[in-house]
Amino acid sequence: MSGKMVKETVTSTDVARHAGVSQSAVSRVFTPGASVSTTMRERVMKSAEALGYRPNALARSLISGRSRIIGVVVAYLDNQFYPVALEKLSNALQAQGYHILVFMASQTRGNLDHVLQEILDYQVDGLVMASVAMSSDLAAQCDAAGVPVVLFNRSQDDQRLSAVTSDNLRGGRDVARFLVAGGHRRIAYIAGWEGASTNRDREAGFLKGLEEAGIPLFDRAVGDYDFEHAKQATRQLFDRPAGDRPDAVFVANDHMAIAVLDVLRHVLGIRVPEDVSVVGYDDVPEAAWSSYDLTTVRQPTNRMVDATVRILMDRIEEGQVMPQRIAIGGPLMLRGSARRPDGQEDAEVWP
Amino acid sequence: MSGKMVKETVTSTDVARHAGVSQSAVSRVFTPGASVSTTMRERVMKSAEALGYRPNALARSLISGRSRIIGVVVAYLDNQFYPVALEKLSNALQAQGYHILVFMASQTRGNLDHVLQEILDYQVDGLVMASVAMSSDLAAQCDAAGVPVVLFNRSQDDQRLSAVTSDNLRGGRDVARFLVAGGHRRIAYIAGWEGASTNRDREAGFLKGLEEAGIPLFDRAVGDYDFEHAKQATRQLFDRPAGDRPDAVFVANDHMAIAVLDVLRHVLGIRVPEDVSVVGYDDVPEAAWSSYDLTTVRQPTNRMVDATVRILMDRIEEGQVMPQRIAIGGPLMLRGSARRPDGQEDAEVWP
DNA sequence: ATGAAAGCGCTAACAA
DNA sequence: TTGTTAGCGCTTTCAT
Repeated sequence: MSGKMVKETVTSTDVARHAGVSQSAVSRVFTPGASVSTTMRERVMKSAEALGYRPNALARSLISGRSRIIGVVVAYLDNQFYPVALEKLSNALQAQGYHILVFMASQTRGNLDHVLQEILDYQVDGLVMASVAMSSDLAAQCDAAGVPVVLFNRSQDDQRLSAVTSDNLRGGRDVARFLVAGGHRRIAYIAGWEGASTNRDREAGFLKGLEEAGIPLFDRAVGDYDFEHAKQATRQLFDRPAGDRPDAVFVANDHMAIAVLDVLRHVLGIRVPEDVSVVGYDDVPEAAWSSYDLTTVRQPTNRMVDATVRILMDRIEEGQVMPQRIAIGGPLMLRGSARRPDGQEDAEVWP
Repeated sequence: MSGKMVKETVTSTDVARHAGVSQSAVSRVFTPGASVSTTMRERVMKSAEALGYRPNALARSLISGRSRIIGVVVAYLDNQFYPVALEKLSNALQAQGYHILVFMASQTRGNLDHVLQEILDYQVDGLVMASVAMSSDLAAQCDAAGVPVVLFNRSQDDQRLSAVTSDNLRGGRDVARFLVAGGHRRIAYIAGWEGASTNRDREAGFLKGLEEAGIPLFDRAVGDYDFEHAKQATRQLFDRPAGDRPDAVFVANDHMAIAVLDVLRHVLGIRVPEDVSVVGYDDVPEAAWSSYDLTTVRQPTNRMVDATVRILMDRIEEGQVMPQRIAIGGPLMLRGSARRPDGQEDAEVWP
């Protein structure tokens, strides 16, 4: 055993010969919605099973022009938001008969376009960019090739691209109102990567909320959506005399907020929420772990995934071509990392 | 704009016409290692760029019989070990010019075989099963089709399948020796899913280590590699008078160990490591977070990924057909969740 | 080194 | 309903 091995490939022609019918008859039996008699179907299926035949998806795609493959580009798998979203996306797409070809953009900083091209070479029927920007060149190329693109949890000005996000503006504003209502007056912000639309919108909404309340931003640092950078940012804001410290901080995502909590409690010895309230964004699974118990804005991942799949399917199967921009609101989940406004002691969400 | 859309597909024939050469010449220019003159290459490339031509990977695969796609089946993306491994695997495979077609097995309990078939229909050049078992039927089928299969972080008796794991037996034994050396005598185990080879081996090694030290297993519960089940298992072992509780517990993976730590500290009010030592397995990123600071056996993910890719490439590109079983040892990372043996106060790893 | 011609395995008109 | 006939876009002999 384990010696030389012959790659036995059973084709529709083999099945046809075995069953004594034409090759196209075999094809029809395996094509949903084609017209075949019950007799023919049974006869062909019997031979197919006997020979262990399965249609070659590549050959099928070559002629039909549809691969039933969706390319997915994803960047930060260390932020749990993405694995969770990826899992849901994959399941939703599988339910529609599609599979996903994944490309990790994490390592490959420069030549993202280069490898994205490779994905397009596989004639993907659609493309989901999770938190990754796309060059105008490539967007144009996808558009020309008729490949719909959906930006997931990221938006971009390019008119050709659809985008699905949570309502970052509203989320940021909700956090501001919540903190103000909780009596905080020295409120700081730890930004994510400043090139990201998510950061821009969360910050804009947050500042707007503060402004409406007549409270200035107390301080600000940048964490770049990175765990280590977030730790540094925390030191920058809190490693000073108690009187000079913020009494609340909004962190642009949970991944960073967890780093913030760890530094506050275990490095600087600052109590949360007694000395400072911390609020995050995403509601990743870890946010609910009792060691963190993080108050955070929930991203409506299921609905975001549903919207993404719908846009893709509308475009692929219905020919709908208008790019769409969808922002779905999510609740602020009240947990133990932030002091609450009076009367909200037992509430689960805000407002 | 955004009106009717024509899918413009530029073929090698178009390029050939534009450049005034034969279609096969174009093909050669895009085939690494084919013999083409510099003149021809430049001429063709110029036309190709002018028309925006890219070879159709599907057509190429159809004739060459090689898709440069590796199918990956993965189950539990909520256990951070898998996203991290997936990211590394994807990067390593990309470096070899391969892409990954992902299938999530999480939701789909029953019909895994069914959808795995669909992946095979895409003529994948190889298959990686991350912590997922494979039916003998399917294994035989992959073998017949010449598709190499590598089980990642899971092993199975089937002789046709290669498997890459950490050295679970040794890891379990190391934990036992470490806990015994630390002076613990009432040592418990929280099992993962009992059908998993990882659990079987970790437990076997652990029991062997205890036996060698002449110490019986104090108690045992099952957590099924699941967060909520692990919480229940913790209550089962610890929700009793202090004198009846274990003084140490080995948890079959970090994902569960984190749940264990949360319940011990925040629900039952038991101190770690003063009242009980906790040791996990995997060394996921969260294990190093200061709120957990979990002592755990590190899975040598990089080396496991490298081995996986090497097995695949040997088989695909070199025709090597012997299935391989590889178990790579990893160190026990000493952190704050377990009391240490005397003299090991500052050690980073055990022994 | 280049071109002509023959398919890879399949779907999709078109007849019958 | 079924069989016949063209290709899908490409690689790969085989001549030249």
